Amino acid sequence: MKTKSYLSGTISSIILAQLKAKGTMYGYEICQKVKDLTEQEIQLTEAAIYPSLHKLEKSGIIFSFKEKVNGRTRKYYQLVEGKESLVNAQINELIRFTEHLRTLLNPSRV
Amino acid sequence: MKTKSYLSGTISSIILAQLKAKGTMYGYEICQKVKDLTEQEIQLTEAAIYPSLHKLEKSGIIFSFKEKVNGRTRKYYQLVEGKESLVNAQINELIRFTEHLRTLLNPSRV
DNA sequence: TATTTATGTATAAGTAAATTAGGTATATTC
DNA sequence: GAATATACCTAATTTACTTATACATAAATA
Repeated sequence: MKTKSYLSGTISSIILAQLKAKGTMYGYEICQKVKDLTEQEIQLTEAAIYPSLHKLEKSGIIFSFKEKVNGRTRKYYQLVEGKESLVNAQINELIRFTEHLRTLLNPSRV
Repeated sequence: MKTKSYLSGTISSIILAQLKAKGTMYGYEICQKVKDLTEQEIQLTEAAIYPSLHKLEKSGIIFSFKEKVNGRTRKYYQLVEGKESLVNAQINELIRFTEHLRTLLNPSRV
């Protein structure tokens, strides 16, 4: 799952879903969470997630604040209030896509 | 589903799954089939599918032969015999990915 | 009869988005 | 003292999809 990339276009939705579930998270934490939830198979690299986080923040759907924890600075992210429907729309669109994909790949279909 | 592209990396697996299910198909037919199976929501454009078919053929996992039908030339594709396990592996890998994706997007998870 | 739509294959140029590769820095463990 | 884990970030490259275009025949419509 490392070599071949199906991730294209899905990263921002994955991030939004994590933030929606947990409330507040920082980049590194999201990477770890995704790895944990997928048995190490989906590895969101930092080079993939940070630009995506910055883009989402710039678009106004999430915001950030910094905090010092154990001598290291963390940058926490949260969904912007009032953007829930936008977030849900994006997540649902991807869920819908995966369902279509499942149909297309299912050998037992008509 | 037209504007945002989740398709990246999935096209070849979608093609292989169609060929596996039907046996013999031509490019245009695959595009139509995918459209039909997904309520017009996933539109494999021809500019996306032809290069992908050529690449699969070059890699030796499918082969083609031409036939004239109703005055027009069709180029049929078929899976190469003995490549079944390779085909299945590729399809299963994507199925596996969609399952991971479902987990990541599911708001009701732990 | 002329135009549009459907069928059918194909490529070039542009673009988006990830990957590869690199950089900085602190804390902890061996 | 070195390696690993934590934590952030970006530039350059590459991949591969999209947009746009081209060619060609058949059928439907105006």
